[in-house]
Amino acid sequence: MRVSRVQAEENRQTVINVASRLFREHGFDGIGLKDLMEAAGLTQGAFYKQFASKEDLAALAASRALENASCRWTAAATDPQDPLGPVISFYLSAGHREEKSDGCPIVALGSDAARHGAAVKASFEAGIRTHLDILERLISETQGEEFKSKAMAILSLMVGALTLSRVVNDPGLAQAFLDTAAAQVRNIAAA
Amino acid sequence: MRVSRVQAEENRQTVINVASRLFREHGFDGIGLKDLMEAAGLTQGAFYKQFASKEDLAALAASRALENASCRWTAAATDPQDPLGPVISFYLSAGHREEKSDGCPIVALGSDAARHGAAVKASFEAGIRTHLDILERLISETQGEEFKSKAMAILSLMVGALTLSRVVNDPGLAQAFLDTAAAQVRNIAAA
DNA sequence: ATTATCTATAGATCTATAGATAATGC
DNA sequence: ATTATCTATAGATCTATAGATAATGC
Repeated sequence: MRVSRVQAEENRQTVINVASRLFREHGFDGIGLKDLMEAAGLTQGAFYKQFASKEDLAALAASRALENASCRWTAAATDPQDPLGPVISFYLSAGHREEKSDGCPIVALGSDAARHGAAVKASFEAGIRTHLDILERLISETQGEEFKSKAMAILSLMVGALTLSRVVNDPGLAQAFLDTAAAQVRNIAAA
Repeated sequence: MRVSRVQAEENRQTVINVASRLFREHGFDGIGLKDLMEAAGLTQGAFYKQFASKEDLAALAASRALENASCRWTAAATDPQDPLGPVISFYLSAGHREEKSDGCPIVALGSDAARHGAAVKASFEAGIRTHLDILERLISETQGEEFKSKAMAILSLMVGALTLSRVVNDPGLAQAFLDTAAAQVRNIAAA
């Protein structure tokens, strides 16, 4: 039954990756360790050799989710003429609204994370700072307080709009939140 | 053990009120019916005479929370010179950031609500439409598509900023999200 | 007679731990 | 010899239901 150290580390990473998706889909409290471990191809008993507690995994999975999200932002910004455009297009899209388990973890788990401990919040804080750094570079070539503030406002607007678009039934209203946010993000960036 | 119809209705309302606070504090999945009913001064067994299921109560409690939130917005806007000012001051404040069980339910339960059924989302949608109507009146005396869009962008910005301020450990960063959002809300309203 | 609430419980699930097993790594 | 994973289980908790109780409402 024992596997090699390399395999064990691979299993650990699989559990974190699976958890980063399943937590976003069901919430930290909405999925148990049994289902989590089974989705990773292991049994529940193997959990505690790898992680101290469910809270420990929550912090690790949050870090992983936010790292993936940051990568997506960087990967989207390919057009040097309009670097912000593709980020707006994917983040404020109907596709992203439906795509909870691979989408923005701040929106998928924000309310949950606010109730959790310092470790989970530290994961979010680090990821959010990375998001802000990326945004700042997308809206300006130079650095400065003004652009830091703009990046924070743009991230807030995007997070809020996606959240609101996900908690209403009317698809028209949901889309309107995304569309008005997209227009305002451009306004803030251009101001 | 039986109580009068009037008392039973009062008990029902107490459960909904208690749930609207405890759900915001712990999440829909973070508190059980036993604790919920005990906080309302009843036992768990009394629950199912009043409510069809926990999901049923979730929808009712969400409505109640959003109604209270709308009332707070209306009550805050007392200054005819600057009606938006007091709303910004209370919503984007450190106090509101700490005050989860009485604070904005969109921020406290948004991630959770996105995972729930049409009944919970209908509660949110109705409350959000009320919030938008209030905001629209605060930023303009006349009506029009332009102000509807502004109201949606302002609500998104405020919800996102409060969410972000609650999921980081650094109080300075948390405050910066609130402060930059306040400035940008004024920009959008004045544009 | 009806019924709001109570106590008690079914049956499922949750996190976490204990001990067995079998393969790795020295 | 060590250890990653397994099976099994403890002990707590969850939602929901059943039947008893005692007060209301006709």
